[in-house]
Amino acid sequence: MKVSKAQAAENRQGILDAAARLYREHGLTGVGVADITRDAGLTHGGLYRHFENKDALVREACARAFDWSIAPLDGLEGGADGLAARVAGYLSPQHRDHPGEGCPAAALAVDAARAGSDLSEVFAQGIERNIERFARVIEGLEAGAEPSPEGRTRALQMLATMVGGLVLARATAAGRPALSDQILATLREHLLAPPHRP
Amino acid sequence: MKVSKAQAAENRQGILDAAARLYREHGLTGVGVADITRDAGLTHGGLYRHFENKDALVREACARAFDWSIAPLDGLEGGADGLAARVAGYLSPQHRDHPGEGCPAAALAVDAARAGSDLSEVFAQGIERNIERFARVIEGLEAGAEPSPEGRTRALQMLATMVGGLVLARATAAGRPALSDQILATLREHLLAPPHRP
DNA sequence: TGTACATCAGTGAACGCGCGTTCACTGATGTAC
DNA sequence: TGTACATCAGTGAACGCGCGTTCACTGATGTAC
Repeated sequence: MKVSKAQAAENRQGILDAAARLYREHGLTGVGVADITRDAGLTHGGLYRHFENKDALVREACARAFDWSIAPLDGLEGGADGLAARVAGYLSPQHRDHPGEGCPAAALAVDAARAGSDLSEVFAQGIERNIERFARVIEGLEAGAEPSPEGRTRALQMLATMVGGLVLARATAAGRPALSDQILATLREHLLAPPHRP
Repeated sequence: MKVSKAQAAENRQGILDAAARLYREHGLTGVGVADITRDAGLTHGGLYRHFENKDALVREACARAFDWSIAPLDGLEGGADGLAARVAGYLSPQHRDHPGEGCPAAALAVDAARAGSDLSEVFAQGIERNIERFARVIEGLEAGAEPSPEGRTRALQMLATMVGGLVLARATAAGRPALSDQILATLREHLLAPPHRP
């Protein structure tokens, strides 16, 4: 049966919510479109009224996941405390154990590298925005300002270490929890200790 | 038809070679057992004379990939030049573009995190060995020596940054090659510039 | 404001396809005598 | 050393299953009058 336009738009968002979460949890090839629509409270047939095919759904879901993961950086441009809390939260056991609500780069970048260039473009945009936003927070600039090359370099270093650390912590979590915890704790201390490179 | 024991052992190695390469290229869920045996010059039916099931093949192939990726660190314990070359090679466009012969952690750690604890144990062991070996090289210790906590911390930082950088570079390579190259170049400079933390 | 009807979001059965795994069979190997 | 035969690595057809996608159908929505 047909539903109202408002309900249809809500259902579409529900599908994207479910997709963004389930793809981060199980990978792009680890969850089917039927799982996603079922999670959103619908059946699989109607999916194609909203998305051309699975690839289009994946692209929109990833873009949405990046939007969500970048939004918390809003308002942090002022102080270093917000940055420290953000880094500690990123390298926390909670983030490690709940990829569905976490960083899309750490959860899906490898999958994106194996997919086509369309998805790679989505990731490039999300990662680029993350670098710029992070660089501004590090340098204490306001929202629209252009970060310096040094700030950008420092942001890239931090992001790479955070993503790599989270990936390694997740891979070892089930087999050797102590090593996984140590990876997170060590990198947390390292990234938070020096406010700037000497 | 039956083949000689030597030939059978050779075939088994050929399957592992193909699996280690194809899994790193396409992911654990992106390539089937028939693709692997075909690549090794065999048919899929005989696979189960060598491995209990796909999971067992995956575990052995990953362990083998870690062995290969750690072996080049042998003999580097002496000087810092070897370490620098290794880091530069790791963060090179060549490594980015050829995951099949590259680091299993960067290529498969996310897949391993989604699999069972058996595979996580394989990765934990491989990653732990990498950390120790790297720490020894950094500190200039001989093969059997125990690295200091500081050396271990520094090794973990470097490995996390390298893995994260390679993952980000691969995700952006198809969509924005310039960004991908910049990620590699920036991290290469950062990791090679300071021989030790002040 | 009421009525008639075209639209279309959502349903659920069906499709072709590729997956991991099984199994009867083949025939060279390697052992027992 | 020769011969007879059990072993078993490898083959290829077949299986059940879940996937992405299609499609005839339903019926509430929203528009035209």
